[in-house]
Amino acid sequence: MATGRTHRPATRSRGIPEATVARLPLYLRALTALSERSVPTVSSEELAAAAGVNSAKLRKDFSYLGSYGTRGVGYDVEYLVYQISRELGLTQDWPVVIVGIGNLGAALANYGGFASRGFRVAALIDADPAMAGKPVAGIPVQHTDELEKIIQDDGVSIGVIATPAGAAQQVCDRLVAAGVTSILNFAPTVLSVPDGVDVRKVDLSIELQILAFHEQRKAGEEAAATAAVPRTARQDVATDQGPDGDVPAVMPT
Amino acid sequence: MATGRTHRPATRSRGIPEATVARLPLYLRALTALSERSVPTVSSEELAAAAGVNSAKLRKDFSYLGSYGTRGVGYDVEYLVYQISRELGLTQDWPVVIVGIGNLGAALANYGGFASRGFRVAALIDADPAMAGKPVAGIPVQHTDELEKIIQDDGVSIGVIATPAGAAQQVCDRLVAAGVTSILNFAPTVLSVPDGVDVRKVDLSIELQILAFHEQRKAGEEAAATAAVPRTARQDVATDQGPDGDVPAVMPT
DNA sequence: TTGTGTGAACTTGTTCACAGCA
DNA sequence: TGCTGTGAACAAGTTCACACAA
Repeated sequence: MATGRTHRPATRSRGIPEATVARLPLYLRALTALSERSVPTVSSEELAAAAGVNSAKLRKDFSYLGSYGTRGVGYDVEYLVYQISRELGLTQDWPVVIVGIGNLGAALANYGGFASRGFRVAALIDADPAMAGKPVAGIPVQHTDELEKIIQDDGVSIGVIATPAGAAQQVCDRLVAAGVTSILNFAPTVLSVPDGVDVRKVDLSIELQILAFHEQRKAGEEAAATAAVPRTARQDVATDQGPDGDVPAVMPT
Repeated sequence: MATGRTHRPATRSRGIPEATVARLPLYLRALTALSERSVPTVSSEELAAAAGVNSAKLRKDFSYLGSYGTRGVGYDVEYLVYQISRELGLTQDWPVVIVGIGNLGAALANYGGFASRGFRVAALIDADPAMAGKPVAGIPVQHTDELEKIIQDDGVSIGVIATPAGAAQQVCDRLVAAGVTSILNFAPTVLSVPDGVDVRKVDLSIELQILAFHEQRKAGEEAAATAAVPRTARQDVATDQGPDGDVPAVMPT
């Protein structure tokens, strides 16, 4: 991995495990739902159930953030929402650009979970001149020519690539050159980026292939021992992504 | 985890690690590209670079499948493609239904990476009667009422949920009741399923939040030690998903 | 008494480094 | 000689189980 390992000023211990970071958004979602129902307090058991993890893991995760619970009682919902949001950096505004406004890009632009979590779609960018000016999700699409200007003017540091695979690396290079340092890649390619730039990839086809693997195994087991004992349900979140060089991408066309 | 741990008849040792399974699709993609360029052989080093992992990991991964390489030479591309495909269960045909044909569902339906990897979109299903009959990606959308019939007639075992969060659990229940045993969930909800059913989740908002976390840290580091050494690039694939109960979902509406 | 917080045991995954085959 | 295959060391992540605070 190799991380700059510089100490941070006013924050917690340091070094929240990646696996924990990947689960914080889960907890946050569950907590937000509780908050909307005006539930004041949750136990690790309840929250874990709502988030789909087991309670020991959840408590361990929270212990990395600090001691935000009350023994014998549980966690204060509002307080936890705030602490997790802060830890994830969601108390600030993150302008995001989406490049490639096909079906997927449009789906992303329409996704409601953004605004509520500190993300703001600063611009939609597409290479097709015919798209320029057309509003998607209420935001006019801009042409790729404007990319650099948009990034710089809005101080965008997070870019989403939803272009076809062939265009992804080029778009990536331009985003990075313009100042973007975090990229969420939906194109089925391995992007190469300079040091200091984070890339996360979402790949539909990979997820399906993993399902197929397990599905196949189920069939095999059934054949071997008819009417076998079904294993416990596994519900996985596509979310780890080891912090070294992984790769492939996802989905659209 | 708790897995049925039944021995399989004609296959390899058993127990390919989950982490390895999650990477096989990566290797497969890289190999397919090489195959298309008629490259006969690759070394672990080259293939690893193309897949975005390091070569030791790749060799270890392959060692779980068997000894498919030749010392001093490398791996036969075609042969490996076949072995991995077989291991992932992609040598058979997997009919898939997509439920919820909004922007995201349409994006999925249009995704080209399916057919080439053993997946076949057997049906598109939407609750909106106005959608019924409308072709998306050349496939006519069918109404939710047909769901059970479609699953049974086509022997569908994999379902993709791309509905709004509110409808996801209900759709999930119907899919499972009709015989689906693997679900790819794009809705931002924790699905509960009976034992024996696999759920994988893709959640855009989670990925963005993870990026925001690292982005925030970068900013902090810069502040602490101006012009600090940039850490090595990290490129992560959203793909692990621990096999116990994880949760949240992704994207549309 | 209840439920958090956490050391310690354990499991899974990654990296090293090198023996051994082509 | 070159590159695979893999045991052994290491690191990360998970679960256990219980002390202790409210």
